[in-house]
Amino acid sequence: MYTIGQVSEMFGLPISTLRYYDKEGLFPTMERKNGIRKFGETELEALRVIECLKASGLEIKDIKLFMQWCTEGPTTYPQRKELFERRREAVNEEMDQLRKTLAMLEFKCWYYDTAIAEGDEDRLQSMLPDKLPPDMQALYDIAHS
Amino acid sequence: MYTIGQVSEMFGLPISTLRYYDKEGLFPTMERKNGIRKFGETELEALRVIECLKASGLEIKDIKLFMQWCTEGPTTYPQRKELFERRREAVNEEMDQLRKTLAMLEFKCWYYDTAIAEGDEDRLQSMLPDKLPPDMQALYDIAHS
DNA sequence: CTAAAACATAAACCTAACTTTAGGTCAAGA
DNA sequence: TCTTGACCTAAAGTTAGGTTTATGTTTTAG
Repeated sequence: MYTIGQVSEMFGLPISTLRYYDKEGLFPTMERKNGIRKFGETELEALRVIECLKASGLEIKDIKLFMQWCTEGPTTYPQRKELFERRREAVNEEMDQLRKTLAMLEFKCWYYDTAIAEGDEDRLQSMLPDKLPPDMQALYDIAHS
Repeated sequence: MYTIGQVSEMFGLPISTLRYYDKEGLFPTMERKNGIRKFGETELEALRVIECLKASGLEIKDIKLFMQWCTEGPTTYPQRKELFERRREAVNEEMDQLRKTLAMLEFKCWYYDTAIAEGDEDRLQSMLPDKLPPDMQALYDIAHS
């Protein structure tokens, strides 16, 4: 069993954040002794899942719902599995979006590289997509799709 | 030249958002006629860049700075290029993070699939990393790295 | 036993990025 | 002429996800 300060160290999270998560119902079965929180293995695994679900874009109130399901035993396995599948889809979509963003950024890096090398603004300003080098045209197409 | 309503349609952005961007200084050279905003090609390209930089995680106040640089001509090419390079690095790091998140999500999907199929909570609860199937162990390792 | 460190709560505060509201201008069509 | 629709501003409101503050209690080290 760990204190809030120890868990704060272990996860690199402020104590205030752990208390906030608790207040929001993210540790529904956490025990206390004289009012003092006792983090067990259940809460540590909960925190790992919280970080994952947060990184996937899930809101705190929906993470709370998931944690409730975890207290209800195997009957909620299907809901839990579906939640993770929807999160997986959401993350895949976000990665697609980031790939487009990356294409745009790489195109812009190339653009300014060329502009700096040529020291000529006007020629670049009027550059048309079909006059780009093939690899840059590919990036341009991804970025503008 | 387009009105704010037309641009709102074209980009799928609320009019209020476009006005907000303007107020924050994201269209430093936009013209007006009788107080009415006139969006030109410069502003449309600005909006494409804004969407890209926002998707890369840049804050509005920093996007404003970039737009200022754009009004200052070729002397700011180096700053602009460096900004895009830092954004590229940030996006690459975010994609790495998302790959780990995805590994965790896929592991959890598999976990619940197996749990539902076996209908046995306790056997899974005590599952150790080195007893997982090889492909799941790989996911587990990525997710917990 | 006592002092400091670590814990606790409730409630106010914070920030970013918008959105809504209230009130006003202006151009075009019936 | 009137009224409708699209535009304008300033300022207040909203939301998520915390953080800070003020105050009080418990644990721990000497």
